[in-house]
Amino acid sequence: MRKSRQEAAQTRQRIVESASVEFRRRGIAGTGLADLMAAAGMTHGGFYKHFESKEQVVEESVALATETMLASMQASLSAAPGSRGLRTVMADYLSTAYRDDSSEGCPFVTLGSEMARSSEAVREAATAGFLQIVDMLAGQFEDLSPAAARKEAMLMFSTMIGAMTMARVVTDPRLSATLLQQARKHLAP
Amino acid sequence: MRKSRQEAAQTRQRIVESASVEFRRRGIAGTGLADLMAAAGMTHGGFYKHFESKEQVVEESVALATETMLASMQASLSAAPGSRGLRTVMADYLSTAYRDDSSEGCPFVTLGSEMARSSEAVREAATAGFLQIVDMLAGQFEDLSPAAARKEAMLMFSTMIGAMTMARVVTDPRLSATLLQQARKHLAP
DNA sequence: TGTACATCAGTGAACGCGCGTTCACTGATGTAC
DNA sequence: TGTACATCAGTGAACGCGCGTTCACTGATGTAC
Repeated sequence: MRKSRQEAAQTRQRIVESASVEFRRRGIAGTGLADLMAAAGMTHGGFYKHFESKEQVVEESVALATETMLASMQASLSAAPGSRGLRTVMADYLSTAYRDDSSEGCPFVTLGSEMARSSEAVREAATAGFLQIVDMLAGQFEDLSPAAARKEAMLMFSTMIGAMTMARVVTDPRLSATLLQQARKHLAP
Repeated sequence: MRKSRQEAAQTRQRIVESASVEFRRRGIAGTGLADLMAAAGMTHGGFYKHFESKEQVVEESVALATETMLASMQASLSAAPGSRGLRTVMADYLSTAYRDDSSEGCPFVTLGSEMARSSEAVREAATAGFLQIVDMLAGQFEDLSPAAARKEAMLMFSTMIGAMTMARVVTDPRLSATLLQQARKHLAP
């Protein structure tokens, strides 16, 4: 039974949204198209009415995940710009709550090692998202030149990603909390 | 045709060694037991004469990978201890050569997001390896208390892992090099 | 505006394939006497 | 030390299963007149 164009566009959007969550939860290789479509409330046969391949939905899911993270950080920063806003962003990102959030985690943490082995298109989506976030963070370093601020922001975000990655790998809860705390102390003193 | 105990032990060791390389190259989910055994020069049927499951060889491969990295860093540090040794470690780790080394890469970078979703046993092997490296790095901060040195080393290693993860994801070679360079400048000035 | 036909979103079954795991078999190694 | 037998490392085929992808089909939507 054919759906209207508007309904079809909404369906497509819904697939990307739930794919973005599922991939971050179970990994790219760990999420099948049937899982994906079931999460969007459909059977898997219709997938190819919206996408050319699994790789294409991965690409769009990564783009959506970075946009979501950008928007959330943006919200914190516009509520309190400059170093106060940065402290809020650090406190939110480098928290045990964010570490344990299985649906909205940072895609560079949840998919980092898989993305490094992914197609050029996926890696380009990740690169674009990374740069948008870096530039937004860089905008908060008011007393640095744009170039220096960008480099500082890259270093900051790298540290956040590394600390969160290890906080999720490590089995000892105290060690995990210490990893986050150390990064937070260092980046938002 | 049965092999001697010594030969069998060597075979087992060889499987773990090549598994440790293959998992880091293609990911855990991306490496099949047949690939693994072929890389060790055997057919896949014999796998279960040495291991109970794929998970077990993953666990031992992760342990071996962290031991290899530990030994390599140890070598740099005993050649020139203290801050000079640390600078060598940083220069080696945060280099484009290490980024592009497909066989001996840092397991926290190549498998980070997959390990976060792995079994307790795999995560425990990773945790033990992480702590060994952290403690070794901490030993070079001669003017800090042991507790402070350990926290400093955790932060340092987190930054290394995050910078290398993003250096491998990003498609722009200049951006990738800048990520490594920034971390290196910050950690080994 | 109404009618006839073409389009196509979504279903559900099927495709070939590679996965992790199991198994019968082989023949050299290890053990018991 | 020599002999007879048990063990078991490694081979190669097979198992059921889930994967990404394809396809015939349905019937509501979209289009042409």
